[in-house]
Amino acid sequence: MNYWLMKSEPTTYGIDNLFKLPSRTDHWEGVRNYQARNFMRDNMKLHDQAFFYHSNCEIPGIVGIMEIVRESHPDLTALDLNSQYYDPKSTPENPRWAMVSVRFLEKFKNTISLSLLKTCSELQNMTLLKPGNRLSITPVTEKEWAFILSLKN
DNA sequence: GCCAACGTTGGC
DNA sequence: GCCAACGTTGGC
Repeated sequence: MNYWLMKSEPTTYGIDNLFKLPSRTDHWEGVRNYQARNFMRDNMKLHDQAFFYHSNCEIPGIVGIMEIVRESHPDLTALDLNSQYYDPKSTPENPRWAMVSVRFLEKFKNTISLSLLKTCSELQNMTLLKPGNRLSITPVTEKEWAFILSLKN
């Protein structure tokens, strides 16, 4: 099983949006970065788990856990003229953008903040913390995953 | 709101 | 294929 970290801006789509759905399941739509797409398309497998990360907000950090419940399939918002994620270069024959489906597993009582993560020597090689990293989807090692879970309270 | 870092676009 | 211009991300 692989582990991941997936960013979203809570003003656009936060963990509560996912939690409130009856199925607690949704598509991770709108990724428009090739490296992030490739992680979803090529490496994310059924039952992988992912941290839900809130970015560009008051306390950036990890707020909970999701499970991958459907592997890569075309992101049709790229074909939707009315979508903010519309991409004229995507076509039904060649959809270009992909997404996975995720299911809510857990919301942490407290956000595990980016500023806390940065202080942990155990995480000094974590992709999220690499200088200049802006990728919205990054891999998490099993050790990093377990360590971060130990920070929960 | 600022701005550094990075990605993408498109002329040449 | 180079690279300048531009757009986006996201912490602060």
